Amino acid sequence: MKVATWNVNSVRTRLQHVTDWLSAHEVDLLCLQETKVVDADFPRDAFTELGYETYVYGQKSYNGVALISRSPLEEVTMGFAPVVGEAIAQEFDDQKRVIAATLNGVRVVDLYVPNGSSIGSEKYDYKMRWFQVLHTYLESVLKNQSDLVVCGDFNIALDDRDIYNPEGKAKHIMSSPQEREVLTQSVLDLGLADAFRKFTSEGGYFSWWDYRAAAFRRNMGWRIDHHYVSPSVYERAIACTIDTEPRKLEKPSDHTPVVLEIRDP
DNA sequence: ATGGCCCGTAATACGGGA
Repeated sequence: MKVATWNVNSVRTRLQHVTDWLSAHEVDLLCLQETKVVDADFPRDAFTELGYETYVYGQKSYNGVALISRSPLEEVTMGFAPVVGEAIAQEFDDQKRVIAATLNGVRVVDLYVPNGSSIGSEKYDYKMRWFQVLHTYLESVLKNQSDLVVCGDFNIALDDRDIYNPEGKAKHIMSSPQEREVLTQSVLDLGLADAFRKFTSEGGYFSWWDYRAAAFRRNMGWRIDHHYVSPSVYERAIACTIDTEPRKLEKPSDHTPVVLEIRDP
């Protein structure tokens, strides 16, 4: 089974790119981030026509996540609240950044991690606190689910191989030691591993390039879109690849899809 | 060295992204 993640930076603006890509690749599950549309206006029909089921958790203008699936999903949950409770989730579920579901026995959590703006800012503080809630959420999920994929736009490059030019980036948003630490503590320390690194150890592979400064042409990118998987899924993983083709199109998203392939158990 | 572009909303600017 193939589980893809793609921050599309507006699903309505990128609709043709996404449907073309799905037609060509036929993944089992596509996890979208930054759909930027309320649920009532989500372009469901385009996916229905391709034979995909659509599950959305959106908001006006900002954020928004969605699951696009070949077959119906089980136990779809929106936000942190169903897992950590309203009291803890309240402050964070205003922003639609979390949707989860089960497919073929694998729990898949689709995340759009807060960007954080700049180190020390209010939004940065929000990002750090958001990870504490994520930790609580994933810890709870793992209590009754051994097959887990946590994928999405993490807005953090885990190590220096994941940045085109890491020098001087310690104070840069997405690559500070504090952000790497909170990602490690909240996700990796639960026993989840970056599936991409099972197959590729060298640097220079990226999933996001700034729109400015011809960053894509110059391959000045970052690998910030990841699949963190439990040991059982890590063992079953047979490929994890970044498809740079959609980033070459006219009016692309600044992110490109990453595809995890898992063999049957 | 700096900043550079693109999104939606609303409006012909601005907040936000990363």
